[in-house]
Amino acid sequence: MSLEYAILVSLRERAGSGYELARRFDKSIGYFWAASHQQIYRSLKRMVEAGWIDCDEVAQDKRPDKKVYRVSEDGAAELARWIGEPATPSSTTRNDLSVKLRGASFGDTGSVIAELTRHRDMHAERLELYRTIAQRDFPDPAKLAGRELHQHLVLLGGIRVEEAFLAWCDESIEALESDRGGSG
Amino acid sequence: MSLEYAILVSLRERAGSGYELARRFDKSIGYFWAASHQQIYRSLKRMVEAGWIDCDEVAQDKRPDKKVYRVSEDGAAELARWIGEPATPSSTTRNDLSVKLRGASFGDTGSVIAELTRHRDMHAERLELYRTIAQRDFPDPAKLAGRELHQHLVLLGGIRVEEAFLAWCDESIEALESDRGGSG
DNA sequence: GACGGCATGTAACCAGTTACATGATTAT
DNA sequence: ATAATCATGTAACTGGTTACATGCCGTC
Repeated sequence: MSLEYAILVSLRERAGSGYELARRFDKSIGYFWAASHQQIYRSLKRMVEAGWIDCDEVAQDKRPDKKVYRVSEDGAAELARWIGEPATPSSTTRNDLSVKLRGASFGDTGSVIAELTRHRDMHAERLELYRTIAQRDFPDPAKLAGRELHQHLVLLGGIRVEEAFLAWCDESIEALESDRGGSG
Repeated sequence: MSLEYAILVSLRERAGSGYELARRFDKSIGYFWAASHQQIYRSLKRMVEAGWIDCDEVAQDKRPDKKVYRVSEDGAAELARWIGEPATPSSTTRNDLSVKLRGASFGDTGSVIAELTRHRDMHAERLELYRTIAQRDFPDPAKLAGRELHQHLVLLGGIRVEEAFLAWCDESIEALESDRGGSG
């Protein structure tokens, strides 16, 4: 259900169409809450019905018409309420890499090392991306306040977690390799 | 669909009933793949149909009968195949705390700080738990090999990520507080 | 003529959550 | 009595994924 709140945050930052929201969920807010265009269109429909957002149809030159959504007063109040609401006890964890590693002895250790390396590389890329965005958008982090501070902190959270994950991948690959070398 | 593989890993470690699996998914493997008893019973049913596991009905003294499941040859092969299979591009991220922080200026900053503190405390507890388990089950990590090494690495992954997350919570709470003090 | 970007959706399916349901034994 | 533990399930609902569907514009 949080997707609707993520959409509210994004639309309060700037009004936009379903398509534009789908682009934003490919990056930016989407790094912390993934969503496909199908989900977004479905949610927008519900949110209009609930009166959280309003819609203006905008005709465009040489492009299809689009529906621009903006947050209503009710929607803004609902978002503020949700932000203040305590979270559910804990977000449920589902990490298939951990399951694979835990089951490594029931498969092939080499392919688990390969899998760890693949994840390592994907997360290294993600970390690079976060760092690039941070440097581009927030070159002087000490001076930030308000909305920019919040956005920077979110990005920093991504950076901190990716750093830890990467370090762990390296540590694990090394341990698995020396275990294989030492015992096989 | 990975739940079925998590169950295969758990059943290869030790055969057990649906109820016993549900207990294991409250801890141990469940820290990295959450599942309720309803999901587990449904999956077990499918897995028997698929021939991945076999079932023995065991009568017990002063307790209800139970169905003890164990992994078949086909199931073991399927698990090995899955472990070697490259993961889907990236696990989809859904982090409502990040969404709330990003939307902090559309709600009440005080309640976002409270929310961060709540998460901080929950993750500190989780970190303590991981450390306790690590010390109890793997007191001498340098000597580990095979299955125990794998289990320890998974636990270490949890520890590394929780540490990073905690540090970020502290950093963010401090930044939000001085922003509030400095500008309001 | 084929592909990529803009723009909107529907439908079927799969996985996860919540609520409901039963019933014995053991401990407080 | 009441609650906790052992043990198994069904049913309804919600949210997410995959596949399908349409159509215009501009570029290669």
